[in-house]
Amino acid sequence: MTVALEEFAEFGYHATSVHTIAKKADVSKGLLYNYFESKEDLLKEIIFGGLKTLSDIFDPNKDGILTEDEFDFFIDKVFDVLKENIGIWRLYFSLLMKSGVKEIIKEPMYQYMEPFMKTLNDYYKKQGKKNPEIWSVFFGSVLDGISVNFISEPELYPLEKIKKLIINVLK
Amino acid sequence: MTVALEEFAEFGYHATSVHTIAKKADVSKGLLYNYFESKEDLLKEIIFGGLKTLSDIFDPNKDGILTEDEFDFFIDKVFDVLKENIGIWRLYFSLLMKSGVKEIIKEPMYQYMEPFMKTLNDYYKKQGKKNPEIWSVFFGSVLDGISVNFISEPELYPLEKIKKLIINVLK
Amino acid sequence: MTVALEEFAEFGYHATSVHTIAKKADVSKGLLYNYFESKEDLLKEIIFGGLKTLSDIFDPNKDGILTEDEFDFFIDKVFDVLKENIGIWRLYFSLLMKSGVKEIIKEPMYQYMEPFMKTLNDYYKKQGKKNPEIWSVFFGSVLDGISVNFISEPELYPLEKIKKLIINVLK
Amino acid sequence: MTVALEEFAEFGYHATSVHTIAKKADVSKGLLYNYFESKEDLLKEIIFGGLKTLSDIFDPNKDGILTEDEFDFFIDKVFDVLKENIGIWRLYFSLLMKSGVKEIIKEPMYQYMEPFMKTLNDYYKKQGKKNPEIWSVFFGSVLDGISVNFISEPELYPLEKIKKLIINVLK
DNA sequence: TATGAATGAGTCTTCATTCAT
DNA sequence: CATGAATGAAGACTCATTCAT
Repeated sequence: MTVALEEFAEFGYHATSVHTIAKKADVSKGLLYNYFESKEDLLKEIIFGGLKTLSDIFDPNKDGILTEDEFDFFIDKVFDVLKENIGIWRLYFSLLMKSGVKEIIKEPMYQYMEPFMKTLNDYYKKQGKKNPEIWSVFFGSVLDGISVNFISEPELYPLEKIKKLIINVLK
Repeated sequence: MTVALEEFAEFGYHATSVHTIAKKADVSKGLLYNYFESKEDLLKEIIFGGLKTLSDIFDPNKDGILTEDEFDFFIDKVFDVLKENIGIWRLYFSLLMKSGVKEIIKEPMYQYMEPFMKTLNDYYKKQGKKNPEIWSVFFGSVLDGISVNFISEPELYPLEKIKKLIINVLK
Repeated sequence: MTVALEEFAEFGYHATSVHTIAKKADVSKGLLYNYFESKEDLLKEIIFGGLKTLSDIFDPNKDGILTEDEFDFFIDKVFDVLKENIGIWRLYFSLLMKSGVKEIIKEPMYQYMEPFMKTLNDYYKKQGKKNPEIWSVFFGSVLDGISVNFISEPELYPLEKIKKLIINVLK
Repeated sequence: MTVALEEFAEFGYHATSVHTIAKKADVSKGLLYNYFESKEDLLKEIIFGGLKTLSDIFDPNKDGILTEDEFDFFIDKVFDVLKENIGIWRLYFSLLMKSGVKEIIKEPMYQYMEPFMKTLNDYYKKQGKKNPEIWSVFFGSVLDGISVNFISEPELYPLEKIKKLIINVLK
């Protein structure tokens, strides 16, 4: 799965052959098919597995309340997670556009994001914003945008300074 | 090329066959290969053609100066361009992650974006921001994020309200 | 299709590979798939094509009436058809038992056999048999039995003498 | 072997996988290969075992003489055996056409059939037929034909009425 | 006696590309 | 300028068979 993740993220789902994965993983194709029903199944397992890992790492405060102090910490945490799981995020974003695969991902992604968005909604409401939902959507889009750009070139992107800007502007 | 763009954007480069493109374009495969050296060549032509088209449509004020009044108009324009060329943008974003294609796109993409970024840089400098470049980068990321989300589900995304928020927050 | 028929008849549908067929037919696998959607489609085309050929050759008297004189001629004709199309009959009988393929064959086979059985029914009724349908079924079974045996070893089976016996016993 | 027989008879030799057989027999593939050298060996064991079983059940009167009274009983017995061992017969008939397997089956099949055919030969000689061997062959073919049809659709075939017809016509 | 993880050759099928016409 | 028949390499997947335990 690690190998497959790398290859999928690097070359895309279709451009990666099962043969390649098996070879790089030093495993026979047959064995691969003992554990995964199909190439698509392998993809699903990676995505769901990744999502699981992320949600384990990134379980929001059980209280579902976000204070201003936590907001800063939150921003930090989000991008730490991003940095540590750059492969899976690259895969995720590369799949996001493709119809067919998109459908597989979207639903669990939403489920994973939901508590986070709810917390955010409450936060912006508490901050006295008129349209907290729009602020949440905006916040999500901003995170996506930064992620896409950061993922594209992790070493060039001025992540730390951008973090400060986010806190400045979106808190 | 139009047909190919649609198919590539919808199903991805690999999942789209030359056969399909030729058929939908009501053209023989042979003829297609008279005009394009390969499937990859066709992709490149689309990308560069698309970039050309976009830069024709979306040429920023030649004076390179952005006033506060123009900022609003600017936001509108950006997303109008996005809406009108959703196919090309979807293609771009879907290719953005793939190594190999990424390299092809990135450079002209930057070139195309450059005057726009410069204008923005000047704008934020004029606004008295300490780190105008970071603001520009941030602005770019925000635009990317919104684009990715909007493109994914154009009819669900609250684009108009988000526009207002941008103007509110990033002007 | 001729090659495929031979191979299918000789080794069976599953034991024959598309590769083999293409090679023996001196044709690329790709071309084969230009004309037939799948291996199964190829099988169907052969069967239906064979059935068509047979029903062209063996169209019963349009009047649908069988006289005693015609009966003799009929027996001759039936086995002539069998001899001339031994390949397809061998294929047919080899497929008859397999569930899955059986279903594909059975219906068109019945359709093809129907006018023949009807004529036979009328014949036995005219001959004063109490259960003409049973006689027809019996006749059909006898023909199948002889066919199976004859097909198995065409050069050993005493077809001519058996013919006389049939006329003797079943007229 | 019972499971394998069922599967082979239902889906054919090639379409049945060792995996399926092992699973349905609630046995590991490894153990299966402790008892049978190969899938083909398993097939052979079934065939020979089946032949043995049949010849045990269906041993003709040791005296080798068939009276007219016994003929009726004989017909009954033949089809009883068929009914009770429908799986094996289906397998036999499905293999009968395949070269390679055919050769394996034919010889023991003949051996098994021989005393029966001899008895029949004597019977027809006693009945004053000019060509008793042809009558025997014919009888064999008729039995094959009825078997093939009956096996194909046991519940639809009018076996009892056909039996009476046989006795009527072939005694 | 029993398991099932592991293998890899082989299966059907697709598809970018060529080329005679 | 245009066709589409033809190719063959490559792809996903299956399955009989082996072997360490």
